[in-house]
Order: sequence, then structure tokens, then C-alpha cells
Amino acid sequence: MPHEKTIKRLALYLRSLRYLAEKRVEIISSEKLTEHIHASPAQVRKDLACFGEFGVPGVGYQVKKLIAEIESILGLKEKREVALVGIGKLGGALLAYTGFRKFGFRISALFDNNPEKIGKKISGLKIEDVVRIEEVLKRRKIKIAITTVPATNAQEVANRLVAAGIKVILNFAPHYLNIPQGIIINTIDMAIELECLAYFLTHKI
Amino acid sequence: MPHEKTIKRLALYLRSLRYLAEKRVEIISSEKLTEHIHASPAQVRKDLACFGEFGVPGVGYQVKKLIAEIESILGLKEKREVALVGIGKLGGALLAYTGFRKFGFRISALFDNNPEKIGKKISGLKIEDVVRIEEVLKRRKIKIAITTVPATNAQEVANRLVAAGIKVILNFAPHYLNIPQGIIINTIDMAIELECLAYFLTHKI
DNA sequence: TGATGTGAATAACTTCACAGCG
DNA sequence: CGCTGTGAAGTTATTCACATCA
Repeated sequence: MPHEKTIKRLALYLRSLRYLAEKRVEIISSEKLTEHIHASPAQVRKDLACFGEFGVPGVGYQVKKLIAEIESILGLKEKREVALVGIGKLGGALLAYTGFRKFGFRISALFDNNPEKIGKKISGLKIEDVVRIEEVLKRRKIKIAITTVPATNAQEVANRLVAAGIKVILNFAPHYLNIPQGIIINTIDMAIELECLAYFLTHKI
Repeated sequence: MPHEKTIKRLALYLRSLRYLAEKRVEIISSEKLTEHIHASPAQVRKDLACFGEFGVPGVGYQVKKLIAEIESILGLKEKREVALVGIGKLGGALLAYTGFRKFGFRISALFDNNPEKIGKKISGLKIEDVVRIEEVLKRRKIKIAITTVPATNAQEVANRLVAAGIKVILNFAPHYLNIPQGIIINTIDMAIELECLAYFLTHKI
């Protein structure tokens, strides 16, 4: 029923709510919540309405309770193992990024196709050969992968991940990936984001 | 007139068209173009129609000509200097990323607030103190910035960039930024992208 | 004939506005 | 009285379908 945009906003609300919780704020209205988000109060209420009634009319939302609800909706309650394919500079940066761990994601399997990297350890994890993706991911029942490989290898890696039974892919390779239905893919193409900005630089201003 | 989504798709079309050009494809229909893009043929035609008539009825689009047209629309014809604030692992990865350079963006000014980093050189560029952002960017007339700083410093850095006359910001800090109207900001929040995927992992499958 | 360009129709998304509850 | 939850209204975006042109 709810769509992807709603889900992304829920994650944004969650970020704000956590911030508010740190500041010991206990109750928040949809109006106040949107002060640090590009969304309207009605939008917040509609988004939440997809999943239940979490607020108190005339009062607002209990911050802690709403955090728990959204975490439950997004499925952040349990820890999740993540595979990282492509241990270059970007891969290394993501591996070191604390933002993932904070929300229950733990990168716990590394893969690369470079013989000089295979077998080495980073952050206590051994880099495996990409040909072992299927074996390792099946054994360890890993369902989430992040790919930071060159565009030319992206489809091959995606095929291996699909064969390994992966369910969602966060892809940083600037390339279209042909993936069977049912597997969720989210591509972050940083060059394209910059190109868009170039448009606004030339036209909108 | 055209909206942000149209612009983003144009950048995607461009990526495919460049790929086709490398393969020596000379003519392409809107139908064939969408084989490697999540968009409909009608969508392609509508998007392009915002900016003119680039196709030949009964034939299709000349690949080379369409590339030139889209590059012109997006404003990719000229080289652009980019400032990078926050020279951590992610910043270093972006600095090394060839995808930006390929499309006319050149990271040519580096800033950090860490005394141990300030003054050092990476890729031939000296890391400057963030307090010098305004001075350096004004002098060199840099209008684009990429920020890869911790959430806690993001707003302060954004304020400095605004004071320096920056026009667009590609922000990787997981934090809302309060920016005056007229300045374009695009936030890539990788943790939030993963959180969204967690939802689909738990519900959609 | 075959693919574009485009008004008209549809679908998706957002905001409005207000009843109802604490 | 204030803020939620929500049907209705409005807006934006996408797809359809076809006239048109090479």
C-alpha cells in the first residue's frame, strides 16, 4: 500500500526523531517535526497513517514510541549482515562508515576480483574472491549487498549476487543492472546527481 | 518548466547514449533507449519535448546529436571547478573518482577542519582550513561544493559555503541543512537508502 | 510503414480542511 | 482548545493513443 517515497520519508522522520530524543524532547507535533525536513505536517500524518495511529489528538507524538514504531515498520529491529563487493576507495569508506552500523547494518563479508587484494584483511575481515560470492552468501544467509565496483563489472557481480540469493542491492556502480523481478535494487549514481545540479546552475539561477 | 525528475532522467538517458555511441550505434528509438533504463518510451519523448524536437519521425534519434543536445541542456559543455569539504575516507574516494571528471567536473579545492590534515597535499591539491572557504571560493569563483563532513559540522560548513556564494551543494552529511532559497542542495544519505531497503526486505518479499 | 511529438486520459502524490478526540 | 487522522480536492507526473511527418 505505501510507496517508496513514503518509506524514504519515514527514514527521514526517524533521523529527526532520534535527534530529538537525544535532546530529551518527549512529545512532538507533526508541525514541529517538519521544521527540519522538506515535508508538510499533513504529509507526516498521511505517511504514518499507512501503518497505524501513533499520535494523540491535541497533543502530538511521543518521540520514543514513534521511534520504536518506525524502526519496527522499516524492519530495523534486528541486526543485518551486509556483503560489500568492490573494496576500492569508496568500498573502504563505506566499510568505515559508522552510519550503517548505528542502524543495525553490519558489513561482514568483503569481495573483490583483484588478486592483490584477495586474502588481505581490512577491519578484521578477509577479502574473498568474487567467485566465492555464491558459496559464502548462501552459507551465511546474507540477503543485503552493497556494490562499489566499476561499471564494467557491475552486471557480472549482480548476476553472482542474484545466484547467491541476495534480496536487496545498494548499487554504487554507474550502470544499469538487469535484475529479476522480486529483487530490490537502489542505485546511487553520484555523477548523475552532480550532472543534475549542473542543470540548475545554468538554468534556475 | 521541466521538473527535477525530468532532469535526472535526462542524465540517465545521456549515460545510455554515451554507452551506445561507444558501441557505434548511430540511430536509436525511444523504445530501444529504454531497454536499459527504468522509464517508458513515452516518458523519454515527453522529457525531451520540454526542450525541443530532437528526433526524426519514423526513424528515431541520432545518438551523437542527442548526446550533444542533452549535454547542452544539462550545461555540461563547460568545465566546472568543484570544492570538496571534508577530506575523510569518503572525500578521498570522491576525489579519486573518475566519474566526475569525465563529465566536466574537476575537484580543485579541498577543505578540512582537522589541523593534522590542513596543509597536506592529496592528488596535488593542498588541503585548506575550512575557515578559508569564503576567501578561496570567492577568489576562484567556485560555485559547486561537495560536502563529506560529519553531521555535527554540516550546518556550519553549509553556512560558510553560502557566505562564499556557492550555488549548488552535493551533500553527503546525514543531516538536514538550512539553506537560503535559490541555492540548490542535493543530499545523498546512504544510511537512509539502506534503511529503505530494509523495509522491502521485511515486507515486500 | 514506423517512430516522433502531443493533447487527452489516467494514475500517483500532496495538500486542504475539518470532524473528532484527549 | 490543539493536534491527530482522513475523506475530498487539488496538483503533479505518467501513460495512452493517435495525428503527423520522413
